[in-house]
Amino acid sequence: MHAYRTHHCAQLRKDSVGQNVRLSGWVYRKRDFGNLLFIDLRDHYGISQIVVEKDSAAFPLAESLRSESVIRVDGKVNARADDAINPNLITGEIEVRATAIELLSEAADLPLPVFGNAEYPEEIRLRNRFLDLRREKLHANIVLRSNVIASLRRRMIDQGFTEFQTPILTASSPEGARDFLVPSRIHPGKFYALPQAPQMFKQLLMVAGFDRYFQIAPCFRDEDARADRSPGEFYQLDFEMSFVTQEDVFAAIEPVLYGVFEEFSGERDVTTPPFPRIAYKDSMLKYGNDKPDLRNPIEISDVTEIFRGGGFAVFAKAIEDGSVVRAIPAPGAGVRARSFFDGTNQWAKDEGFAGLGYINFKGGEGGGGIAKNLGPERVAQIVKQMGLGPDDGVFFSCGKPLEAAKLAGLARTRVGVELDLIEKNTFKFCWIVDFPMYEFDEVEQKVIFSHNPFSMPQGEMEALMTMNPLDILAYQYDIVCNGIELSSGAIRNHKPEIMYKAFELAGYDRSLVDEKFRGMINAFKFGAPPHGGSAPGVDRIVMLLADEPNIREVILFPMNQKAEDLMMGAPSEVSAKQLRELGIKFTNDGPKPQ
RNA sequence: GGGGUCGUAGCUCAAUUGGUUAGAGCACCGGACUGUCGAUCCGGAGGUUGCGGGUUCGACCCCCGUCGACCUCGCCA
Repeated sequence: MHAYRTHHCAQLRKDSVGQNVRLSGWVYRKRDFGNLLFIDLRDHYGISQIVVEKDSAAFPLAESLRSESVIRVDGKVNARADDAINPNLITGEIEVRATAIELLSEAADLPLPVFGNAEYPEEIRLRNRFLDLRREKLHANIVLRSNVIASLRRRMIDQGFTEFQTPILTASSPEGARDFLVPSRIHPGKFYALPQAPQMFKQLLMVAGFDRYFQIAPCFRDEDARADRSPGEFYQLDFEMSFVTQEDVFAAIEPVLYGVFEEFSGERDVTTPPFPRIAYKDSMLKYGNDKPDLRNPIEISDVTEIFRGGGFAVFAKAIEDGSVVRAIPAPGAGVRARSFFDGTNQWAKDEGFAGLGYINFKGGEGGGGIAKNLGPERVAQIVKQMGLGPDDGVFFSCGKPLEAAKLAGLARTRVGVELDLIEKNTFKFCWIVDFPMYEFDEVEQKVIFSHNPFSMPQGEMEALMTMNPLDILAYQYDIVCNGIELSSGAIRNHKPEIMYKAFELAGYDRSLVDEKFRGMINAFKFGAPPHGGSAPGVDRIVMLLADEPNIREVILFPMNQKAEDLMMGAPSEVSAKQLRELGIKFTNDGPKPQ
């Protein structure tokens, strides 16, 4: 007989009755009747019930067992009596009558119970992650993650992509997020950087003629955490393709994403390809951001012209100063109590905005200060333009275009949630396309890249030469699912001359581009194919599929919000010897080892 | 760095809003029990109410400071 097991804990069925078997696992739950006791024995695969009777040699040990100890059980498979069958257990028709039990590893008092699905403080969970990972939900999430990654890989390979590994120790990049730096021992004073993304490498792979590359790529960025953004590191399904247009990229990845979501979504619906394409400009107007949650049916309207020169002086005056008015419909909310509207206004103020005006319609009659001051004619125009019903409400966000859009977007989400309008059990995908190539930085008072400097501007060189930079669009796109940005991608700029010109418009001269992007720009001088790609975030895909609002629920060993690994004790101090080898010395101004 | 929420037993939460010995469930220890699957029943142990100061006859509760966790803004080409 095998040293530890003949079967795993989800394997035995009625047809095994009578067999002598050996199982190993953790004591999940024990029910002790004095002269008879039950143990739910758990392993990765499932649970089997062990019965130990008074006359069994294993009884004294079984009585003393504590939860989460690891044991090996020898016994005989028994059919359960009809009234003792547990339909919630795969193995519920049988049980194993123990003849011998060996304690393989004893568990101390648990800081965190494995049984049950109560919630526990993040800190305790992270400190005892190995216990937390035994728990049903987290264990299942991690298995889901593995299955999703396996499926992504299989689907990419089926689409003709080839997986390559790109370097982890690489060069710091001048733009983008903060780098994680690794000091060089051989070159004191110099540093490697961990890749924020394998961006340049994947483009070089295209130049090298590999045509279709992908990688489940670890990416490192030294930025602060959020619920959907773990600090430090994350994984992307990074891919790149040669000789493609934007539509070719969409056509290649849509079936992969659709396939994976369809495979793991259970009862939930998934947008069928082709996913809707929404221009950045339209998304900002209709949804108030560039990552719309299309489960929310509310669409924002621009009603600036209706308020221009109207009787509601606050807005009319703001419009003269360059503000716009965006209207957010609240279907059926007109008959709600005044507190609904005032509460929403207060919420907007708490968020740091000037406020959120409203009209509440009751039987077609508009109520509130704005309706009164604006007059029935203009109110009727709003109703007509927005197609409002007789008992709808409508909120108004007034401000400079970006500010107004932002508040309108937040209000759209809030109203959608408050009125319970968000469609459930569905994954709604869309592409956001036609991002602007540049934007104006109010603080620095200069033109900057709004997204990715390596994107090809629409209209290429001619656009760069002739257009106002702020009007130039890029072949730059995001894929969004349920309001979560899964990835951004682009058709890349593969022509050195256009690259120099694009950087010039953002204030970088030729020598700086040569210096910072030497590897890539040099390669483009020796025959580069037109190419493009994207990089959907793996962690976020799993979050969506696992229906988890927090990214730590789908990561094996996540760090806390302060970027610490409480279990391993990272980051940690290093020895004086290590520092000496690296030529690193702390000064009084800098951080000191404590 | 700013804002918000929170911090009471190993864990999840109470404590009639400033009142006398800070309670309950889970976990732990002991006892009873032969069909449970959140077993049940009886008993026990377990607390500097995050920490420091203040107000008060009296503070888990109010005030000030501080530490920590999470959420969020900044940041994330």
